[in-house]
Amino acid sequence: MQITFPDQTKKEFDKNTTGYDIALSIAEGLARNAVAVSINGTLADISRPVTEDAEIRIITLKDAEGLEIYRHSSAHIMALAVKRLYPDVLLGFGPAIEDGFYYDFDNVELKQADLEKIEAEMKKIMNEKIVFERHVISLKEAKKLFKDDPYKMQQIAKLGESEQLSCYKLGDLIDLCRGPHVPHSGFLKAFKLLRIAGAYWLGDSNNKMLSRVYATSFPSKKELDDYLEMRRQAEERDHNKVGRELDLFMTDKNVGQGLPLLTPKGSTIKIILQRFIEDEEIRRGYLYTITPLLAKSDLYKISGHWEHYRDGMFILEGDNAEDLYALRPMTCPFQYSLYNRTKHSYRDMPVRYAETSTLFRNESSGEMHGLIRVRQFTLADGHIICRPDQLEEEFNSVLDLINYVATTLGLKNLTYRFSKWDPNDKKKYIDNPEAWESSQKILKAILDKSGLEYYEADGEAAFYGPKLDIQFKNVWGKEDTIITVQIDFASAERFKMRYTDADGTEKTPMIIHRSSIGCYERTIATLIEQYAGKFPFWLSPEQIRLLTINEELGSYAETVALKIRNAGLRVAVDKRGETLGKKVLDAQHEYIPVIVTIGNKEKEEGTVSVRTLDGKVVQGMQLDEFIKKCEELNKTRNLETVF
RNA sequence: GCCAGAAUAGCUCAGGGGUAGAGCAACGCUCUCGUAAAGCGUGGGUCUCGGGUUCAAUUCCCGAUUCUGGCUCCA
Repeated sequence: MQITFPDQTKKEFDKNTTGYDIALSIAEGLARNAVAVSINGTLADISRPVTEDAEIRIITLKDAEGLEIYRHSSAHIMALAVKRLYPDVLLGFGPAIEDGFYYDFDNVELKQADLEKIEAEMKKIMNEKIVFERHVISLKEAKKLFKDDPYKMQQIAKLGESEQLSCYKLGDLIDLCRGPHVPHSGFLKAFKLLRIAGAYWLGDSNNKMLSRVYATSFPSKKELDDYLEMRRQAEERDHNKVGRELDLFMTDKNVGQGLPLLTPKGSTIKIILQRFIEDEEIRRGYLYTITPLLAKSDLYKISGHWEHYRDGMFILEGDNAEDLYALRPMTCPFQYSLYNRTKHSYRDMPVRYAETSTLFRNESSGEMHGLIRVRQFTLADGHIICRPDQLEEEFNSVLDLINYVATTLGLKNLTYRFSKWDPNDKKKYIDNPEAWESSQKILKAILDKSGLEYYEADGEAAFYGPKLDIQFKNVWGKEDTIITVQIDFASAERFKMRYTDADGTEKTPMIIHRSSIGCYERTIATLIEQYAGKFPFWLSPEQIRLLTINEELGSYAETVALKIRNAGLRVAVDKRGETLGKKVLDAQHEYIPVIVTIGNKEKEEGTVSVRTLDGKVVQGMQLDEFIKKCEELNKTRNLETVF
């Protein structure tokens, strides 16, 4: 038979030569490092005989697929270790994931302390060099083999149509698995079990919760150590740690879960961001509103929140038990009510409402996370009510605003998600399949035309329409939505919103729900991680710190500070009787972007000595010139502080 | 809500059945200093809260609360 290699060279082999022997014919080292073989684009074990002419690629750990196979095999090795230690264990799924792998176990109670035991057993298994044996079995045989395993039986039932199944035997562990796998357990070189978490079977909260062990493995100890060090450094940027250390926010158990308090410093950042957005939106034709933070249930019944979002709302009793109110989880129905206060001409469309809107959502107790998932937050919210023919242009104008905001903030690594509905989830979504299909088609067309790179996700839409979500990955590798733009096909009709068209008839407008900077809490969390706590000059709560050389210069420093403060800059004076080095150290630890030193020389000359966070010092700068430069940094919102 | 961890001084953490300790911070005194930590001293704790076991609990057990990672949900 003829084998074609990736470089298009061809070579003759006997029929049924294994991938391993083909690799061996190229180089001994290649055969030794081969974890699998790609036969006409399909991955198979390296020991698999090749039966006919084929294009062959030998997969090693240097290939992305190779690493994935390696980690999947690592998961099996972990499962074998667990099986040896806990013979009654039942196995769920055990896939390779982005940075490692996991396995879901049932019928066993795993604690953090058990991970060490499992790791030790895995090391034993590594040394035993147990071969991964692949067996192809019929559906009937599979049902017999796994009759005592409810999870495997469910999988088998799902795979029902395919006549042949493969399973892998690793020592005493037989697992239903498509493979491929590395040849034997001795291939595993470096691994670490990371943590235990609960995970619902098939991701459904109605199902039983299994014990999931997260772990990772690498081809070498060095790569594993590098990865763990990289994780450690990423976690050093954790907004929840840095934000508290820098005194930007705190929580208090008497206030409650998911209710962070912004300190004066954190509040300053929020206020600066808010001014930036409000000014920018007003410039772009938004009309600002201020609407109530709570309303009668009547309003939410019209909007659909009562039906689709009630679990997420804080509900309050009014004058009597039947008279229910709710804190608002969204701003939309309030702005729709405002829209309806007058008649609207087609000439006056679109109407763009914006509001700095405090919202309340009754998240489940386990969901809260620093400033990222909270029960009360402030959204830079807005609704564009427009004619259908204006939808695309308005959507694009929102994208332009978001892009401007992201660029100004220096937000990197954003991804775009086109979030669609799940037609099978009748409870979560407004039941109007045609409207869903058509609005999703419209949104997709807009996105395609805009040239934005996006991916699609089912079941992520809002209850009233599809959306574009702008996603950010936090230091834990978890994605969160920071900004969202949504098309709403339902609300205008529900609220009987109208405009008078050119022909005198009453038409129903389209609505775009949008944010510009997202909600302040989450965005600040994102920024803390993006900047690793080092906020740019224009956003820093304390922009300038004046340090005095000795205590006698205190009152002069105060007059300098006053002059700087009068220019609209945020400044503090460190008059402590500490050494200059100590004061510099403290200011650097607090990430104050500009440190100004004042000594007798500066006092006589009317100058300042300016130090930036990078350690650079500019001496003898005239005070007026310094203030001018700072004002410039504020105005341009420069991400770099250079003098 | 569920699974796994954690909670000791303002902060970071040590300790351990016989009512607590360090460093930093705070405060006081000395020093008056030129760009990443001057010296000495002082005060500061219901060991998260509520039960239980015990002669004795901060320590062991149970429950609650909050914080952390994950699942489900979500901006």
